[in-house]
Amino acid sequence: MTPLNLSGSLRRPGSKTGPTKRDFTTPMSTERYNAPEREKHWQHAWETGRIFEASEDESKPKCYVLEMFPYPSGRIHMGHVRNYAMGDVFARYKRTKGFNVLHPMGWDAFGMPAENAAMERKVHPGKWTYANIDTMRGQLKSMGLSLDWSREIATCSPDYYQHQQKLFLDLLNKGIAYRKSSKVNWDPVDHTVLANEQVIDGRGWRSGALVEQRELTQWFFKITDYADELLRDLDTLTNWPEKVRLMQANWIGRSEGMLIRWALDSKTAPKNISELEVYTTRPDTLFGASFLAVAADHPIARAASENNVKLAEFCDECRRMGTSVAEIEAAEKRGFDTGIRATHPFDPNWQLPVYVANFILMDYGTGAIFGCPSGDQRDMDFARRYELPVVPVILPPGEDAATFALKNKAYEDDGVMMNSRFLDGLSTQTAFEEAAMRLEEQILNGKPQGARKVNFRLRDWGISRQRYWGCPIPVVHCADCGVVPVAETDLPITLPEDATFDKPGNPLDRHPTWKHCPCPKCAKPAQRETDTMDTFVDSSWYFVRFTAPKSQKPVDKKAAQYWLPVDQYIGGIEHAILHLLYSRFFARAMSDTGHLSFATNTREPFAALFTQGMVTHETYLSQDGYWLLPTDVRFEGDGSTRKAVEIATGRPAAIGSIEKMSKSKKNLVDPDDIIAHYGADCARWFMLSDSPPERDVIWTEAGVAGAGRFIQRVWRIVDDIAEKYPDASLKRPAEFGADALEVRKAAHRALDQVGRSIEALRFNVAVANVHEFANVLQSALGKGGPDMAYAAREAASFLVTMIGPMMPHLAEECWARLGYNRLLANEPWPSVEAPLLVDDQVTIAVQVNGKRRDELVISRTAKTEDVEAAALKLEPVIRALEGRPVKKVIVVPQRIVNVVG
RNA sequence: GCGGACGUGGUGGAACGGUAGACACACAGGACUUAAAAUCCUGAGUUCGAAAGAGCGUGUGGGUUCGAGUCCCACCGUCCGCACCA
Repeated sequence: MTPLNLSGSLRRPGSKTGPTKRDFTTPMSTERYNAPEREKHWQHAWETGRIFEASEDESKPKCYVLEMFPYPSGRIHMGHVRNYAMGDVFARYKRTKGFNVLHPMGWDAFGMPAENAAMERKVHPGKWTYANIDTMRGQLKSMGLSLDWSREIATCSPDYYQHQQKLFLDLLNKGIAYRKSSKVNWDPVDHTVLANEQVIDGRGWRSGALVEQRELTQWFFKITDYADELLRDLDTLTNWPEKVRLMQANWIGRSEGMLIRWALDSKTAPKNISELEVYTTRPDTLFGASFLAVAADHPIARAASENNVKLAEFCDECRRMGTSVAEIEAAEKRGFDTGIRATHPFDPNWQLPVYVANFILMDYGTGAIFGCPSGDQRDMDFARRYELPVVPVILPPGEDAATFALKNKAYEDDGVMMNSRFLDGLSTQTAFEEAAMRLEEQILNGKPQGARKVNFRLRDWGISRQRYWGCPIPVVHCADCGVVPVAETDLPITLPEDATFDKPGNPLDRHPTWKHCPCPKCAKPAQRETDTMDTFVDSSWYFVRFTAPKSQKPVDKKAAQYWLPVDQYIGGIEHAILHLLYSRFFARAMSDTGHLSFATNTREPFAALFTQGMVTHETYLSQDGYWLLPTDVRFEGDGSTRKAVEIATGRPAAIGSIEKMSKSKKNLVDPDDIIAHYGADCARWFMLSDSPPERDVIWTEAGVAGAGRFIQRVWRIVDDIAEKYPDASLKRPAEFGADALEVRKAAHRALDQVGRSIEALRFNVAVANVHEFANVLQSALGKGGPDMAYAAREAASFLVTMIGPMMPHLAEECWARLGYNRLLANEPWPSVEAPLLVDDQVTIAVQVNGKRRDELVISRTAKTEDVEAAALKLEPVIRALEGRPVKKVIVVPQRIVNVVG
């Protein structure tokens, strides 16, 4: 191992720079801690020591800590700083607790921005991406993260995506990847298809363009085959935020219902169509049915349109209806009577009209419903508009059947069945079962008329993208053989270097030679698939690849079994559905194709998830209406008189709302500037302070400056102690005086609290614990006798240990200053002496009728009667009782006394 | 519309049902300094009071409890997710 240069501390015992006589009660001039300079030193020491490189060490418990890897957009931003600071605190802390920690980093390196850059600046997407990676790697290194850089991966490298192509071939072979023609979301700006998850409010998640519907043949992953498992296993993710689990559950959208086939009256039905299948979750309300409705694209609608011009027009109108929220909300519930009549399943003499309705979705259920106006608001609105019957079938609890009536508000909850013949008097649930049972037994056209069916809202994941900068889909289209997978020996299918980006459309498709190849099966001329994979595929298994990033196979199963699942995953809430659902699916699909098996009884990739809040900042608007960078303004006054002035013009600028840092609002702070000025530790410390990690944090200059002051303060405290008590190998005295004991108690208590806080990812509380301890330690300095030497050095080393995960450079510097010629990064978290955590004397509050009147200092082990007696003697208690007799005294040992009188 | 989260000083926020406001930022006063910065000390929820002390205080209104920021119900407000899902 390379010898470490640990002698770089600012000061050493015997250094000439400080005064020889120290008085700890008065301030003294101390050399300031030069963060930017010392941080480089320690980063170098860690790197040459290769101490963050992980290997499968069976002698220790493993801990896989992962933060969502960044897209190499060019520069890191404050959101990255916060995310990676949090992950690093946890990773470093776990190291001190004896875990074998894997903490890797890589690049989500495929994607549109690189292609946009190619179009705008005529740089190849690969060149642009790798240049960005180099810049950002340097920035991340300057943060002093405990990352294993030997495992770095970039998804745009064939070293990575060739394995993804192998995974694809196996998914294809297993039927999990398949091709179908369907309506897809088309992003007219990015010229590509989007998955449902990637359409937000009717717009593309990246481009913001209004998404159009197009009919295209595309590649899909059969995530719906896993819908049930993905939903069910959410319950096992007890260390995930409740919110994320709920969002995924809603997105998967499981509903239990029935498929019911309705016989169509042959006199009215289109040729060769004798029945209509609907999906319903409420077979119990069948007697409240007053119409059936189908989507405009439903085969019955199409058939009926053939000789009905008006109906055809109506269907066209429905198809043209926009997909944006505004349009959907504005659209009224409208329908068109096809003239077709259907027979009620429980009454051959009851016929219902079949409408085409604009609110029925072809791709949910069967694209057809029966409408029960009394039990569904949407059906109610429709019925009122077309004057269809409204028959109440559910009597709400507490209502009288004789008087119960519905106006224009449907009753959608449970109750007791009414107007429902054989179902009358049953509960909603029993009626469901009864109706379902009868429909299952009833035969229509040789088959049971009803079948129970679980339905999901989740759709299959469309992964085809008509773009260049993505993982090529390894198949060939042959005129004779159809879709033929590329032979594994021919992988990787790499992207051509000489693509052009001067016009919109798919550069792979228009490349003169790339797509031409012989058919792998028959060797005749054929064409490669020119679509590439959605970049979310890349990020769906990168955490697996990190466990053996240089493996010749996609996954080294032994390494994956050792490391997976990820013990703590940290990232943004914005991936609650997309990335986190896809990754959960992929873990299962990879295990079903034999690539992955977990050591424990789970198929979940991320055992614990934490979603951190965003970084926000004030916004500044110039008089001319353009946004200003924080560095473009200076401030005058404070509090309510605080005003911003545009530096360049000297004119006042408006201080706007606090918002997420964004390029468009220019409320940005560059991490490089902060690190160069205050140091990485300062940026990290501030990011961890004050705001709970799951909430947004407001970046303020004052806050950073405060963090910077605290760094100097820690340095001074440690420096003072090292100066006064330079002996690093002191023996523990047998006895401690009161002052030393107090310091020791504070130190052990703080160590305990900080450890617990970090363990629970409550970094703001950990920071407060450290502050509190620093206050105690500082005010205790200078007191005490010879026993203080040990206590103070112990306290100082505890202080250094507990800031270690959060401000690792400062901690190393302090550690060296204390004279330990070792890297703190390799030191264990000290063990707490439990007896020091409990006090002999406790202060307990004394209440009278629940109101605090005084407090009592009493032995921790005092008997209840003694506590009660002492409390009743207190003068404020007697006064508060105002002579009333004491009815009862509640004593909670070591906590509180409540006198009831 | 449906689902969910959250409402605590000037600010960010602490608080196993048990002394609300820890800790920090900002502020004010003082010490040091020729001065500033830095540092150190002190103060501070609010009302009344010179003080001791007392009243009121965790969005609003109820409830459970010896005791509620915390649990339950209703309402108001803010934010987030989904959105014709049958």
